Amino acid sequence: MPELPEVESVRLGLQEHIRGAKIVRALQFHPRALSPESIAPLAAIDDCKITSVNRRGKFLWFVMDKKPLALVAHLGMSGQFRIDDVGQSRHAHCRARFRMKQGRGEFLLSFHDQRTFGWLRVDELIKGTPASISHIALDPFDEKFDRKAVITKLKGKRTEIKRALLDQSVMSGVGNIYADEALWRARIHPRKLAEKLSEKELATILTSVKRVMKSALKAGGTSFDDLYTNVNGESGYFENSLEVYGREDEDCSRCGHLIKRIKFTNRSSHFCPHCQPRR
DNA sequence: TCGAGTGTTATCCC
DNA sequence: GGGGATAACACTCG
Repeated sequence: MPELPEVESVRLGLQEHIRGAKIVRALQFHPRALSPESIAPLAAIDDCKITSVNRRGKFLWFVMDKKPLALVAHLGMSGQFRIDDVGQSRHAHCRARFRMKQGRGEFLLSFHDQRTFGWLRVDELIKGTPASISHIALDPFDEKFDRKAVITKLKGKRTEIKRALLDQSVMSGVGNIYADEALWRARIHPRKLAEKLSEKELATILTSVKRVMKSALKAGGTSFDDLYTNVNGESGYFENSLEVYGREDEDCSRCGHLIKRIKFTNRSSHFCPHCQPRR
């Protein structure tokens, strides 16, 4: 479920709650919680202090004071972090847990994941980025994001624009929901070929991507609970502000025509056939 | 009982 | 070999 805005909400929550805290003890409860690419077991970060929580696209990483090590996290479709009191019983979906120390107090940082597509991994930091995510492109909120370069890259894609938007090596952070939302805003049919779009159209799409994710992020920031950071539908997505995703057969808010759902690339795409003509 | 729905990646194919 | 397409991964809900 989580796309960039949800992951950023989680990052902000984590940053607030755990920056400066020390990991007393890391425990793994589920075999899939640790990515096979991890260079060490979770216990390798025992006694490390978390100096910051960073993000690129949908990937999060905790920077440790013990130099080049980082704990990388991907929420997959159902991952979430929670802050619990010491002694709190373990939730059925808790896949890993960190006993944390902040000043004189202690608390638990739990990683929950119902569907276990999310993972944690200990990784090496190279120039500030975990080695294993070097293939992930910058996201539109990165200060080094190069709009022009991304437009050029999209222009060179011999595939449908929606596929290209989901390609995390072109630009990261966009998932199925916000791809549909951005294309609706830009009035572009999801199956149009990227290489056939004009630079202006591609620029409009990029602007729409950023705007739609920005407003989702803004909404996400307001529904935060003090004690935990939730990325589930109930607090992560703002269904009221979604214009096309999950709104098959409802009226397009712009023109009143019915929103259509089509399947390609093994998932659903939602669009307005009137506002977003195929040609 | 079974399909839908989420993101990433291994692996196939051209 | 590069890039695009597809299926697999696990689980819950309707």
